[in-house]
Order: sequence, then C-alpha cells, then structure tokens
Amino acid sequence: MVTIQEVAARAGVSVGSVSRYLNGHQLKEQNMKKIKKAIDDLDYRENLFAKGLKSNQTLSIGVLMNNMQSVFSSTLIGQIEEEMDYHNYGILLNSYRNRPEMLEQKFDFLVDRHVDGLIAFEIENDWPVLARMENLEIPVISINTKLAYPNVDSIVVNNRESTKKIVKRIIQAGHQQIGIISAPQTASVAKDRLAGALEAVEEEGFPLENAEIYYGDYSQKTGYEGMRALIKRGIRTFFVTNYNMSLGALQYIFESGLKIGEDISFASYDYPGVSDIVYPQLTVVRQPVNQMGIMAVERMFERIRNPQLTGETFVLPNEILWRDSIKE
Amino acid sequence: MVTIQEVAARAGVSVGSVSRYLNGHQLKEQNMKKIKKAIDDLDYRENLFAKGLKSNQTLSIGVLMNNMQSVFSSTLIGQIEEEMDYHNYGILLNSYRNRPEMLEQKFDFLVDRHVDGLIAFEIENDWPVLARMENLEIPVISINTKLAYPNVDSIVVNNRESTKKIVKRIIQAGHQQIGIISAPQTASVAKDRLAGALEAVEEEGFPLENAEIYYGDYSQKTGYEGMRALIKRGIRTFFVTNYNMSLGALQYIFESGLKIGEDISFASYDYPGVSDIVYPQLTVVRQPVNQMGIMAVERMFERIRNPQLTGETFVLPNEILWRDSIKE
DNA sequence: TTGTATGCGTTATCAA
DNA sequence: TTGATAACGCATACAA
Repeated sequence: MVTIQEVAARAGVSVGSVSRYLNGHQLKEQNMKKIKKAIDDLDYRENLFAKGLKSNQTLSIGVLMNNMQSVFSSTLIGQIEEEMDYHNYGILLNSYRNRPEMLEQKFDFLVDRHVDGLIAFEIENDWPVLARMENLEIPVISINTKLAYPNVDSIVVNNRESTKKIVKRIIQAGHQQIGIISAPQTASVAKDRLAGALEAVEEEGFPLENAEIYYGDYSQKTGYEGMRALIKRGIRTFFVTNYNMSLGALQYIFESGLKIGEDISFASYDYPGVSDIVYPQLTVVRQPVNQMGIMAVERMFERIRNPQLTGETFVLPNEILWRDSIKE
Repeated sequence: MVTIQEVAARAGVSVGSVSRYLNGHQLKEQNMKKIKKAIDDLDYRENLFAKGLKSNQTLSIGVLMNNMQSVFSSTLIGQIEEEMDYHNYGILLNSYRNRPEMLEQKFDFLVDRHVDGLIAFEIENDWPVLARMENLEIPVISINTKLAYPNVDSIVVNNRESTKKIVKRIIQAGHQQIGIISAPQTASVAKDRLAGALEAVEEEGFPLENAEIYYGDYSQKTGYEGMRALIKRGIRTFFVTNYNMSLGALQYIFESGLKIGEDISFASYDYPGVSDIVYPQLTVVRQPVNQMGIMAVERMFERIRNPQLTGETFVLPNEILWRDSIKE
C-alpha cells in the first residue's frame, strides 16, 4: 500500500504538501506537478480508514430498509443508489426485514460505521429505535412515515387522498357494494389507505355496511383468500390497498373466470408490471417511487452541506391511472 | 466519542487490557468485570476507522450489481443481505447499470473502501475491469458468468440445459413453428439460452427455418413488439428467454384476445409473479435465485476464513415448472 | 496476565 | 507556500 509518505519522498516534498494537494489546496505549480507525477507513478490511492479517523466521515450513507422483496423497496433502493453515485457516495445497505426488534442492532451497525447520513424506510413512531434517532448528529430521512424529530426529514405520499379519490369515483359510478382488501392497521401507511377509503364512504353517504373490509397480511396468499371470501359473499367491486395482495386477488379472479371490467370492477395500489400487461389494463394508484428516491438523496446532501437545517416533511402526490377495470 | 483510553481509566487498567478484552483474549476475571462495567457505564463503542487502520478489515463486502431494476437482481441482493446479517457483515452496494465502462470506477470505489470480499453480477470475460480483479487479494464471487481467475468463484445456472429441455418438449408436442424472443448475443447468459434452444432444434431434427428468432433488448417494449411481429407471421408457439420481455410479450397476447394454452403456446424464463397469477399458469424456467444468494455468501466466508482456497465454479440447476401454457 | 510505547496513514497546527 | 510534528483510536511487540 502506497502512502503519502512515499509520494512525498518521490516528489521531494513533505507529507503536508501532498495532503494539501490531495485536498485541493493551492501550492506552487512546480510542486503540484511533481506530486501529481509521483501519485501517478506509484499508483497511489488514499486510505479511507486514516482519513476517516481524522475526519469522521465515510462518504457513505446507510440505508435501513423494511425489506428487499417488495417492488417498492427495490425500486427505491435502485434509484437511491443511482443518485448517490453522482455524489460519489456509497450506500451501506441493511434490512430489518419488517421486524422492529431488529432495528436497534441494525441502527448501531450503521452508526458504528460512521455513515454520514441515514435513510430509513417505514419506521413507525412508536418503535424503540426512535429514541436513538433523536440525538443522532447525522441527517436522517424517513421514507413513507412521518417522524417528529428535529433531525429527521420525512418523505411521504398522499395515500389517504388517493384512496379517497378512487373509492369516491367507484361509489359515484353507482356500485352498491364494495369489498376492500386492506392490511393490518398497525402500519401508518396501511392506516392512511384504509382511512381514505372510509372517508370516501362517509362523505358520499354510502351505507357503511355495504363496504366490506377484509384484512390480509400483505401476502399474495391472503389477497387470494380475501378475494375468494368477498366474491363468495356476492361482492363484485373491489379496492385492494396493497400491490402484493392485489396479485393474489387477481389470481383468484382469473381462475374464477370472471371478467374484469365486465363482471368485476377492480382497482388497487400498484407498481409498473401486472396492471399494465393484463387486458383490460387496471385502474391503479401508482406511487412516485423514483421521485421519492431522488428527493431523499437531494435532501440528504442539502443537509450534509448545511448542518443547521432541520427536519421537514415533504408530501409527494401519487399518480392515479384511470383505466378500464372499473365498470362505469 | 468514548475511547478505550477512557474505558481503561475508569476500569483502572491499561489500554492494552481493554483492547485485549475487546478482542476476546483471556484476562483476570476481576479485570474483565471491571472493564465490562466501564464499557457499559460509558456506553463505549469501538471505532472502526482506527480498527481498520490497523487490521485493514472492514467487516463488509462489496456488491457490484448490473442493475437494480430486475427481479433477479433485487431478489438476489435481498437474500445476500439476509445472509450477511448472520455474519454481522455489512454490504456496500454498487450498480454499474449494465454499463461496463462504469465498472472500473465502481470497482475502485469498493477497493478503496477495503471491502473484505466482492460479489459481482454478470461480469463478462472480455471487460476491461477483469485485469484488476486478477490480482485482487480478496475473494471475488461472480454471479451468472464464469470468470477464469484463480481468486474468483463463479456461481452459475444451467441455462443452456433448461432451455434445451423446454424447447425439446415443445417440439415433441408436435408444434410446427416456433418463435423465440431472445436477447442480444453479447451477454453470455443470453448466448447460453439461445444456444440451448438451437441445440434442441438440431437434436430433434426440427427444420431450422421454422424456428424464427426475434432479438429484443431486454425491455418490455421489445417483448411486445417481438410478439406482435411473430404473431403477424402466423407463429403461435413461443419461447421467451427473458422475464422482462416475456411481460411485454404477454401484454400483446392478452390484448390480441388470443388464448394461451388454446390458440397460443407459451413458455419463458421467469420469476415468481405474473406466471403464477394468470390463468392458465405458465410453463416457465425459474432460476434458483435465493439459493444462489445463500451459496454466494457461504462461499465468501469459507474463503475469508481460509484464504488459500482458490476459485471454483458452481452450477446450480434451474427449476422448470411444467404447467398449462403449452398446448400438447 | 498486564502495562508501555510505537505505528497504522492522514490531517492540521505551528513555525519557518 | 512549505516542513515538521502532534494528534486521531486502536492493536501489538516488548518488557515487566
């Protein structure tokens, strides 16, 4: 391993000069040339351990994910990686696999590695790890949940409004019964989505007993079962609040032989993929995943550059693709 | 930041003792207790910069991905992350976004960060970065391509055999024409898959001119266009060598109103998802993605523990799900 | 078994 | 503008 000592020796200058050169200081033209040549000759590369030991910077940020299986998460991480690259920052990836009790350990792991910032996915306000975040001196960006700490930015989408809008439209189209496949009401995202649906029901004066809610667990399997249960009760109009469950729900529909847009009205949350390729294309709520990633990174560097900035909340709008899966 | 100096002072021992304690050495029971207490009291955490400066270890491995958008890649990275967690290792994530010319920079990035190992996805043998890998002193695991360097393990799947098997079956079922949607013959994975198909054609004595090949570019769009073109030429039996293109192909089929399993025979490479939920379920080749991730990590730690091991090639079998999309 | 002192590669302070 | 040198926090060789 080549050190700046060796570079200095070869260039005939002191280590101080080499260090300064490397950090963009101005020195005598002559010396800069010599140092550059020595660096090239020796193929010198800086030692980030030594650098970090002094500066406490790693030029990397930690990403704390809920899971890696979902399309949402993997798309987002892809976008984040791409943005980080422009800044020449690395990302240290961690997943707590939807298990809050793993979070503290993961959190420590990243803090021990002195990441310069932290992006965390779907951390709920009542989880124990939050206490740690509070007095963390690096910027934290929370994705998909709003966390009320001064050093935390929150980037969320308007799930409640989107769900409300789509359910209202369903009601206005004259459907008499509606089946909603929802997720456990522990996560705030799930709560928001269901709340939006119920607000629509209320505001439209739709009979509450005609809105049947089935609670799945995010799995494709429970989406399938939920759809079967609801169809057996004679319901033909559906809103599914999560992508993965919508896959299971669709599977049951396809197997049943019922036709979407004719026998069945269907809408759901979604990502690019199935909803586009089936015919008719599905009416869906689509989250601005890429935009969230871009925003998270931009904001991260704003805060790294300007440490006295404090946390804010940014709400991005979902897109609703009105297509042909709801019978009008 | 609490240092071992402070821990030593509080415990009334020397820094050496604290350091040894932290690294699992045996010392007087009494002292170990005192040190443990001091560490707890002060909430000491080790400084990985300082540690790395001495040991040149980071307790993290680098992952060099081709892209983050594909299901293959994101599933794999999820599995790798999970396995790494058991070893308390972090992963430094990087993507070269299918652009070989980005690779060298990404590679340097990881090497500069002193990752203890490297897992790389779909690196081709003729790419410039290979020269660097050759004299890298850390273990390298290549996923999906076989690289011939002594310090590189290769984990690949038997794409050629799987494709051959499935195309043979199609031919044996009596189909007179077959349309193949394939990818550019630059990547070795793509070459293997097409080669397998052509081997089947040859071995079965199927007329070569009745096997029509359409070259897409992995995009859903070209899958769609490919399917349209082939259907217009009257072909009704298809094999699509890549998941993403199969989505586009399916989209065209669904729009056309033709029925899979009746008017159309269809098989493709795939991941859990669409092929399961549509009806009839599709006959597909499914790669052992999770197993590949597990194997990559296991092998990585074998080699970290035992540095004199040299690279080997591991071939994992694809699974073929024989279902109802090919008319018999 | 323990303490002391040196060095890992870099940055930054102080003099020159 | 430059050089010499003292940190940064830890591991370890050597001495005790």
